[in-house]
Amino acid sequence: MSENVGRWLRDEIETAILSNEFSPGERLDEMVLASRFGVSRTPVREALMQLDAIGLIEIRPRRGAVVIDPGPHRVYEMFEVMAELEGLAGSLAARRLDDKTREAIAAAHRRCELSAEAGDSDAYYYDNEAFHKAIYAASRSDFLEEQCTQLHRRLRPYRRLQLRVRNRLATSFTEHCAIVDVIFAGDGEEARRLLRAHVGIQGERFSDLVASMATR
Amino acid sequence: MSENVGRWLRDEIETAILSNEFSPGERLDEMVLASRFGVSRTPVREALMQLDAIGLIEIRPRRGAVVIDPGPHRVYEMFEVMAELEGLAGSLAARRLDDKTREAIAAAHRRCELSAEAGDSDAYYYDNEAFHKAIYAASRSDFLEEQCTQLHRRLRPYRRLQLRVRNRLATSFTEHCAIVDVIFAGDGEEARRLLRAHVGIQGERFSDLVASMATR
DNA sequence: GTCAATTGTCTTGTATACAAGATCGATATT
DNA sequence: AATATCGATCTTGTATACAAGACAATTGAC
Repeated sequence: MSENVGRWLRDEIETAILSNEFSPGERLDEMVLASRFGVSRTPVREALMQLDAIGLIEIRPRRGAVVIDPGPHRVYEMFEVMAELEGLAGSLAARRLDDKTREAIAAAHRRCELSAEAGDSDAYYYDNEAFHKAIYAASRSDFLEEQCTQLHRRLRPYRRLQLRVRNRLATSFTEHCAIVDVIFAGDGEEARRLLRAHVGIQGERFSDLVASMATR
Repeated sequence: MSENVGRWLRDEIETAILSNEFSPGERLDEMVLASRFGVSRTPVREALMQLDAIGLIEIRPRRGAVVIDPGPHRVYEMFEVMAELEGLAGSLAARRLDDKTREAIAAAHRRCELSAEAGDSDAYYYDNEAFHKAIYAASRSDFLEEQCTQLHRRLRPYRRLQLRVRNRLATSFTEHCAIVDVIFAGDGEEARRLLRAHVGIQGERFSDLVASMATR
């Protein structure tokens, strides 16, 4: 629990939104939230203002806050940008790799291998996240790492859905192997290309996404 | 003036920060801001929470808000990400161009030409911004356009400084010409490459940036 | 004379009170 | 019966009050 209630509430509500406890389009009543968390309206409002600034909710004047519904097309656009940023992170990582970041990537990759072999979709979900974060960190660009982490958080629910589709888990791990190889080989441009392809949504994977979004 | 005071204040304070009226590291006193804008502390706090969420200021618990000082290295990282996003915008624009967006880019480009020929650095600054925004819009990706616009805003003061360095104005316009050509030719990959080079800071331009930041 | 501790003031964090606008329902009129 | 208008209630927006922590200054001791 963070030091001030406002920030704690922000994280709490953000998590609730990203875990789909508050559905897109749902209205967020300040009083309800306040009594639910046992605080007054003031810190709730501060948390909501922050979420509005981040773009997770929309506060329409005098009409309250609603959870933003990105919609399939916008989610696609977000993946498109994510792919680009991850590509940059990968290319920088390949060029700036050192012993520590190399070992961090290798360790996360090994954990992914275990989860993938076990066919444990939930475990792979977490290990996959750690793998990508290791690459962000290896880029040695604090700003890029922050941007990637933030966007990754917002896309978290959809990434999770994607892992459920047929064979995605094995495919994903195979792609990871190639990515690790080229990063360790120091080939920045190839790392960029592979990560862009790995993260991006192309072809029939878009309809998979739409389908899984409809049924969640 | 926006509908609610909080949002209005956010824009007001954000502008003040980005125009360097509030310097990096400066402490922002809630009461001072409240009386300056003739409101109570509540909307001021809400504005500050939003700016904290965006990353423009930092609110340390019980110790108040200070304007974040990115520092040369972080500004460089921001330009690096900006270059990547603009590259994506350019490549999408090249592929998705239609009559309306094509004309918008052409018009902005013509205004840049006039300012460049006149040697009017201030006018070129504005026209250049419009030119880049026309490309964001032509990408037809709302999310990407928002991300680009937001980052562009934060880098605004530094871009302005960059235009002051020797010959940058003429060089910039020359690069614009090439960019327009490849976008209009529909060459997405070349547009990406040229825009990345145009926006990114490489080699001696980094020391130019550091130098201009020190003397502002 | 210098360093540390304590007190006082200032600022932030949270709660509550009050005002203004929006939504929803009821009633009246066509 | 349907629609429009008026009003009541509920929610948000802003202000103010109060509490608690941080910083600074002054005083005392070594």
